[in-house]
Amino acid sequence: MSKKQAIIEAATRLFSQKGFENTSMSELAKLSGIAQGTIFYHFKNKEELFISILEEFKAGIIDNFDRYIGERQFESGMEMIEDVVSFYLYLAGSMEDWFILLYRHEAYEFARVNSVCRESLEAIYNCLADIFEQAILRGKKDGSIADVPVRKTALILFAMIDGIIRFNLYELYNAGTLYKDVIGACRKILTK
Amino acid sequence: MSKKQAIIEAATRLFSQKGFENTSMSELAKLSGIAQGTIFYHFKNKEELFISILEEFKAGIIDNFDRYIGERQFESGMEMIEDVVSFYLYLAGSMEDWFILLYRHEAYEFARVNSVCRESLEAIYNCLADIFEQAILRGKKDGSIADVPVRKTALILFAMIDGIIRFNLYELYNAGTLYKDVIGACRKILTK
DNA sequence: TATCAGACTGAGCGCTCAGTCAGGTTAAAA
DNA sequence: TTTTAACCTGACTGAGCGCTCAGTCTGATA
Repeated sequence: MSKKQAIIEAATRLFSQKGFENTSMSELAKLSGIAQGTIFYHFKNKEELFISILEEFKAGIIDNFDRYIGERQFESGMEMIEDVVSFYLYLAGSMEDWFILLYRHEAYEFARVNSVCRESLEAIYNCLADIFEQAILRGKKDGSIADVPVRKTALILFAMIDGIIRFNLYELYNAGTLYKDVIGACRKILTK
Repeated sequence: MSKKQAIIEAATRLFSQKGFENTSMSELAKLSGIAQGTIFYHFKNKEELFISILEEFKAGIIDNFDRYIGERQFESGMEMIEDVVSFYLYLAGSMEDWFILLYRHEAYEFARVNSVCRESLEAIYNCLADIFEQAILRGKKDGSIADVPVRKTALILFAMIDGIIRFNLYELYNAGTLYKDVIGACRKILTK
């Protein structure tokens, strides 16, 4: 693994566990076994390192969903919703460090002043919202989903999953035990 | 208003807007028009100031819901759900600074090492989850709500509202326009 | 062998920060 | 009037921060 990649991986872990401000570059250097100067050789400053991590996350999540949707055959729109929700919940677990980063406030603060950051965040959210929309549209066509407002319903489902993932990451209420019930709730919202 | 209260109010605004780490005590002193030393006279350190704010929020939100539930007559469990959700969404807007604080990661980090902080957070979340539970129980008795698992369904509703509020506070997708649809989704989850 | 570019290093600089302290002010009690 | 204690002040401190920079190392090129 290149030193640059090692820096990104260590920084992802530290930023998600301790936050941007609470992670010092000297600590990051020590943990990754790389000299402090090297970090600034690869990244202009601390903020640019953060943005790079966010861009990797963006690429990773979009790629994951593209492959999942591409490989998979869904019987109906409703089934697509169920499978996508399951996959989303699974991803949130397996990419935990990245998702915690997404729930920290820092990214949204950078997004206000940094267009690359803003675009990455938008891409991540739109990727997710769009998939819900596609599934609902398909379900409305094939009759597996009721005649609901597409965009609004997609966002509500998205917000619900988002809330569950937050509860889970923050270790509130063992939200991990709710996964089946969440899918049941989705189905209820979408049936006639 | 006492100086102590002035400090708390200015700190609430700063911590929620800029975050705990990004708010300096000298800035807080300047903004509240109070000498830096005075802040440390009233609060042992920066962290204790944060905890005091969280305790005020806890008291405030519990008080608000107690009064709302106490004053209000609900026709049925289902109506109670609808009204409580509306009130919750309203509160999240009118107590915006406090809610942003609740969505920042900082509080959960302090909670890991500080029991007062942990208890305040638990009290806030349990207050909200319990209300949903009460309403569902009542609805199951009076027949307005289907025979759903009480705790799990309460948490799913809670997570959904939580997600919507987060989207709204982070200015994603104009989530404020979804309020009516959210209540509709709640009703669908709860009807037979 | 000499030259060179790019990767890498870590001591150290300038600065900001949370927290301290010596002392001033106020107001009520003696 | 004097005493006392609570309240308040802001200049100051040392620790820790992000970042720089002069210089080393390595492997390819001439």
